[in-house]
Amino acid sequence: MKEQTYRLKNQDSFELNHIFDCGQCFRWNKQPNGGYTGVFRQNVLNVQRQGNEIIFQGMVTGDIKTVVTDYFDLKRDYSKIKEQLSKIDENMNQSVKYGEGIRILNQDLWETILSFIISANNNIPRIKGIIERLAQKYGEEIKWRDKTYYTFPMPEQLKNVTVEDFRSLGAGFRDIRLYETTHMILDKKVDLKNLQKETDTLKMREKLLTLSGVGPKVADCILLFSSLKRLDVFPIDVWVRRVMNELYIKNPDEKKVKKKEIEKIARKKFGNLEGLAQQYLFYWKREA
DNA sequence: ACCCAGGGTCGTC
DNA sequence: GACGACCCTGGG
Repeated sequence: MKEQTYRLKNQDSFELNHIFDCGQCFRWNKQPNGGYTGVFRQNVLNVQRQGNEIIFQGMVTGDIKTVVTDYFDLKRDYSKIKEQLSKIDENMNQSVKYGEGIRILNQDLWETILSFIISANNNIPRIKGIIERLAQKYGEEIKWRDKTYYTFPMPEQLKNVTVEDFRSLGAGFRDIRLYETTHMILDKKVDLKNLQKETDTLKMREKLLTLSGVGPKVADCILLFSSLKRLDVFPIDVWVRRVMNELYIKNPDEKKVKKKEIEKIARKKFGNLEGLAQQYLFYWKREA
């Protein structure tokens, strides 16, 4: 691990606010100069824009260009995806325009699983706090520019953490779920390496659903936001339910809208790009 | 002071 | 399948 810099010129579909505030990640924090600093895997990275250049700088393990290309999903052609989505209808056209710089990060599978278990019936500031305290207590230190950062702890590092320990981080009733899932993964009841090799989205999903604290919504978030990277899932939370009802269903009692109905419409309208569609709609609705 | 909601899941009926 | 409970924090 050493300090490295990487400059990326004229990259399309890349807006810091869109990427880091669209709800997919919890460890990136905005800096006074408009850039963001975050920890992922064994890296601390700062990202900022200068004109038509994106500058990545930080303590990085391995070659920074390779790391950035993978994490920021730079090989995917988002222009093409946006073009396809825009053609679907005027709603999509607008939401894609609004979040034109969104990219779906390739986040560590294990970290994504735990983070989204924590996210259940929770709000973003609190989720971020719990994850930060977890990292501080059980992760590894990385020092950079007079500050200390902490990596997200690996399963082995949580081996001896008790339910009470999770509770004392402020995790609330999710404590037992974090504990159980950690041990299911340590005991290879769910083997993350095998899961990563699986090609069938539904099989992956079924496996994830066996984990404690992982229901349909959390499973879909893991599939979409982790290195599993399935774009053909549609996580339905309160915001997506709201926007889908407003745009396509128009039921006066939003809570009465069936999940199945939303799923059906999403699949029909957005096809195998429904995950991306969800993300543009989510960002659009939450910010606007 | 009190109520409500927040990227839901789980057990119970 | 529907319903309530669940920890905790911030905002009205």
